[in-house]
Amino acid sequence: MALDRKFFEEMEDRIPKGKVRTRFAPSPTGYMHVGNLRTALYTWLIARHAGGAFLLRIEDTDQGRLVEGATDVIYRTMAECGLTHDEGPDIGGPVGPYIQSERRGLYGKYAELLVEKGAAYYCFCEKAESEEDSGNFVRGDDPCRAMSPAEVEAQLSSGKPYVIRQRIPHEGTTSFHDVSFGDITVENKTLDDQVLLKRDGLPTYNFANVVDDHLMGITHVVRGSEYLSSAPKYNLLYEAFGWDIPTYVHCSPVMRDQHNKMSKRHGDPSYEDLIAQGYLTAAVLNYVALLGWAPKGERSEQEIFSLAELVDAFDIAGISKSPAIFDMAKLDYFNATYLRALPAEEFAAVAKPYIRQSVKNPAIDTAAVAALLQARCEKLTDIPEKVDFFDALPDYDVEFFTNKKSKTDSAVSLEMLSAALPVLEALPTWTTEAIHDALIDLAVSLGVKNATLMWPVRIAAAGKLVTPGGAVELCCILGREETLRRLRLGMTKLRG
RNA sequence: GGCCCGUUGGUCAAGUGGUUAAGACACGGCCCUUUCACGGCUGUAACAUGGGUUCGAAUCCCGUACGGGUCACCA
Repeated sequence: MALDRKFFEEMEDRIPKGKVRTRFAPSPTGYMHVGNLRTALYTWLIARHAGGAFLLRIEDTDQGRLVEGATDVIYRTMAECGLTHDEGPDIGGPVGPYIQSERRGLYGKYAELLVEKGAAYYCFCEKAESEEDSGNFVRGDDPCRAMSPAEVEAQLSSGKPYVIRQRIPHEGTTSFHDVSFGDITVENKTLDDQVLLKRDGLPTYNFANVVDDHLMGITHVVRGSEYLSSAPKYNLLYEAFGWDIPTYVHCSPVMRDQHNKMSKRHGDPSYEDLIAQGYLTAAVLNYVALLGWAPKGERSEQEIFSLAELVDAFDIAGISKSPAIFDMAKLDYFNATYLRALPAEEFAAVAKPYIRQSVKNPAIDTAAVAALLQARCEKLTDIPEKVDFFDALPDYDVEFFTNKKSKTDSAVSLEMLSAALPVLEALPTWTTEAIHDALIDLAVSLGVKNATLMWPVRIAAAGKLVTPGGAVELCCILGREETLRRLRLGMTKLRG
């Protein structure tokens, strides 16, 4: 089993050097959950901040867990979020292929190289012998570990199925450094001879990662903190190969509560779910960025960041070690802030479909409605319920006309409506200014406070206690005819 | 259970031996006001715990508690 030196040399020659290179390496097993998105974001930010390259790699070595369409979700999400990649399955690059199943031929060669170096060995043991007593299985007892080369050769040529395991030293300790967790040292005897190459010839995640990260020239390995405990094994692998060890950046999980990570099982929203719930991509990204990372120095009080600002401000040192709980209420705040910051026309454009969900009347100006809504909704899905009265006046309670602060009751309201009706009927133009001035003037001449007049008008116009906008705005949008009709209806109701 | 990691208000968090322990969300109050919001002002609220080290500890060390991760031919 002579190894092809030239092959390894050529692979080395392909590796780009001298630039920061990071990768997002999801396995296509489902949807993009929030923790994934955050990891992708941080990974992308590290590359962009350093002017380096960001690549996408699909880790599909577990043939049994692949989910149809999962890669599409990944591409779509990355694109929507603006997390552009420089190399990847769809656009190629110098160190492809970028899908692990298409690299399957590689891993066996590298596993054999490791065997040759003495850092790995063939194991012919039956599968799953120790699932129940895995805790009792004493590492190092694996009989194959000490098998003679001749015996290995014999087994191999007899066609016996095998895996290749990493040979971990029994003695000593292994240390590694993580950017946020610092130096961590473990005793080698606590590490197990993990499988590198599976029976089906495909690599395990742990092995494929090391090989691919090296061959793709990855300088910063960003991943979840669940991989922290396997990091020593990675280092042993890198050392056995004689490869440079990348900078590790382990990120703590995004939690749904004190005890559980965000998960589909618990009904926690994925990125796509959040968008469907009326959240803006920019708001989600901004919020997620701050879950587990905070800017340093003068910027430590800034919370609103565009993607470009994040690129500028992002610093690995600001990544937190402890898990963060995802707080919907705060996401709402970010979303509301982003909605309000949108130019009016843009808000009107994104709000229109939501307004039209409950307002079918074509005479209603959605842009005008949107203008009222912009400061009054936290997410777009709040909209339909807020504006339903434009289409159909609700069958409201006459008690709505009574409001202490506005000094109104049924009698006062009837009086106000009676006074307002002819004024509005006679208005030469139907604009907010005209309606506003006329009603204010009327209040003055009646000797009542503005609210005493406005309250009944608004209630009669909308039939709701809480409305987006005041009497003037609502009347204007409703139009003269509809307004007058509703005011008369209110008066009828008040007369009992 | 072994090993590893973590712990600042309800939540996100700043803070790297000397601070009145920031800021944001949420919550309460006040102002603004044509309802509700927006906006402005303001209030309640925190260094898990016990020992050290030190003139001095949220910051350093040790223990304890609690929480998380890992111990797959899954990633």
